[in-house]
Parts: sequence; C-alpha cells; structure tokens
Amino acid sequence: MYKFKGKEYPCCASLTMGLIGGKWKTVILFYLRNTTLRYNELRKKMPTVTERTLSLQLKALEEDGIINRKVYTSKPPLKVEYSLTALGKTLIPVVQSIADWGVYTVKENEAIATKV
Amino acid sequence: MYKFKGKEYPCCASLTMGLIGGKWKTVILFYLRNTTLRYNELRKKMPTVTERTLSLQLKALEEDGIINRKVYTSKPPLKVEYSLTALGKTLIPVVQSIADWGVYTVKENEAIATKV
DNA sequence: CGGTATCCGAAGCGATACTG
DNA sequence: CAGTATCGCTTCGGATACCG
Repeated sequence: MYKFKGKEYPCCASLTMGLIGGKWKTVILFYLRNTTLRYNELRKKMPTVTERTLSLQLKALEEDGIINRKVYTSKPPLKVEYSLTALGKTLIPVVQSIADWGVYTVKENEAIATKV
Repeated sequence: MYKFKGKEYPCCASLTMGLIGGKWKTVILFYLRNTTLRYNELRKKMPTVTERTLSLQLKALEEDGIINRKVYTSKPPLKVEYSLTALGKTLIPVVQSIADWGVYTVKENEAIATKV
C-alpha cells in the first residue's frame, strides 16, 4: 500500500496513475515538459478540451504539487503562466515514455493506427 | 490527431492513456510484465479490485490487443491464463517507468508519501 | 475456477453562458 | 485573459448474488 498526500494506492503504478491519470493530465504535462505556457496557449494546443475541464485538471495538478501557477497581473486582462515544479520535472521521463509509445505504435501499426 | 482501432485521440500521449488509463489497467500490466498469470493469481495480487472490474479491465485490454487470454480447460474448474501480446510487450518500458516513478516518489518525499 | 447479472453511486467530462 | 456557474450525460468502478 502506498500513500501520497493522504490518498492510498494499492500499487506503485496506481500511485503514479492517480496523479497523471485521466483524459487530459498527461497531455498538459506533455506540452509543459520543456516550456512555460499561458492558459490560452495551452488551450490552443488542446483545441478539443473544454475550458472547464482544462481549468479543473490544471487545478488538480497544482494541488498535487506537479505544476506551478504564477499570476503576473492583478487586473484584467490577466496573465497566468503554468510550469512544472521540481516534482513535476521528475515526471518528464514518464510522460515522454507515454508519448513516445503513442508515436511508435502509430508508426509500427499503420493498419490499425494512423496519424490524421 | 491520432487514430487507434477506430478511436480518435488529440495527442500521442492521450492515445497511450486511452489504452492503459483508468484505475487498474497499469496495475494489471505491471503484474503481467514479466510473467503469465491466472485469473485468481491476479486477484490475489490485487486484493482491492472487485471480480467484475478485474474482468472488465482484462476484457478491454484483450480487445485492444495488449493481452492474450488462453483457456486450457473446457469444463469447470476452468484454467485461464493471461499474458502480454507482442504489442503489450512494447508497453513494458512505459509501465515500468510509471511504476518506478511511484517507488521513487515515495522514497524521495517521505513527508508526503509513504509505503505502508 | 473464472467468470456474469444486476443494480447503483460517484466521478469524469462536455456544452453553454457568464464574470472580474 | 483566465477563468466560474450551472446543468446534465456518460463512464467508471463497487457490492452482491449467481452460474457453467
């Protein structure tokens, strides 16, 4: 049994998945893996996510200590930047491995997988 | 846009997560990564999953071509073994990376994470 | 032994409209 | 610009009982 921030997981793998699982978290981390991005920059890179969902996932990642949220202005228009924390940076090899497998699989199995 | 078995994913990372995401799939793959296991052997390694959920997750992994299901008997008591397919074996580094991060994080952050 | 059937609550996720 | 509010659908996963 593993514990992280009060939550319990039955296996070392499920601990990781508890933090980066779900439909969008790895995508966010993939785009933040080597840069800092503003909210709207992330949205443009992920055109099919809704504002609400992106907002919720960013908040969850922030609460788990994986990303930083930095606000630069006090009045609208706001400027908010997201980046990886030190803990988040340790996830880069994991996210890269996940992304690489997607690319690899599409290349090796063109009969069942394609890049559109 | 990426396609795999008819499903569409907006990013190479989400393709992978579509196949191994969810609460239990990576745990199953973790235990199958270097061996073949029977249904009940998996259950014993994952005591907190219900029969129904384990069964559904195994079926989903089988349909995606990640694991093999081999039946050895025709009458009860049945003997069924699960193992990785060739495609499933290509996921081993990914699963290992996910599992390793869980172990690493528990070791490096004992204040917020522990192995019970 | 290796599952299914049924039922159910919780969570995930989306669409749209609105706001400081 | 960077979000929230509201609403509702859909999926996930759990509990229990039953079956070939």
